[in-house]
Amino acid sequence: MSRFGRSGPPPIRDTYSLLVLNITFRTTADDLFPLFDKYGEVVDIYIPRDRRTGDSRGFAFVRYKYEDEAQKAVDRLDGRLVDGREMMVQFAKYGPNAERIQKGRIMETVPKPRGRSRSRSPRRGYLSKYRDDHRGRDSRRRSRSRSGDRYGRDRYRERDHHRRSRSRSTSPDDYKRRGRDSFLAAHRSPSRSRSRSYSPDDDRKGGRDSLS
DNA sequence: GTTGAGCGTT
Repeated sequence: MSRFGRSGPPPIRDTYSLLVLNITFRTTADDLFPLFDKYGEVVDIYIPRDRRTGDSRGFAFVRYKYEDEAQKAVDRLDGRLVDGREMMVQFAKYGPNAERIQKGRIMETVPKPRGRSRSRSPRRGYLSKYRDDHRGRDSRRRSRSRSGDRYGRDRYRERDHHRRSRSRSTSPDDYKRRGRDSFLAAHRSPSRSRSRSYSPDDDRKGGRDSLS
């Protein structure tokens, strides 16, 4: 999905992608387009969003047509205050500027599928010198900002309302607690005490295709 | 409604 409504991403073989970081979560491609378009020919702008919520992830990809324009945009728009946040513009590892980079690994020569395609012997001999370029991305985690998911809420749901300890009931604290419960039960609005509501949608029978 | 290192889709 692109802002330009094309049926897919434009050919990246002639485009230079820029990675825009540190933008606000509310910034859309429409907001970035006029900024980047002033410094060059913007081919496409794409903002990855969350599959579930559809919310922005806080970064965008801007594709320029020429490298000099992209470089100028990086130099001019890097650190630009957008919506109260300084966005960081840098070259993305995608497109012609990273034509030799795939999956974080530098491909010096194009893979030529010859007759011995079965041989998957990883000859790391000549690749050892390229290890310097391999940055420490292994420890990079996809932990998003919403990494604070704690679903351990209802761990122990033990109710001791039926538990009557004769020897312990003499405690005045117990009387006070029961009195509060009684007060809460009496104060509870009857309209709110609906246990369950039958919904006809719940009785769907044909919808078996669960979209992932 | 919040958050803040990073690298992407029809």
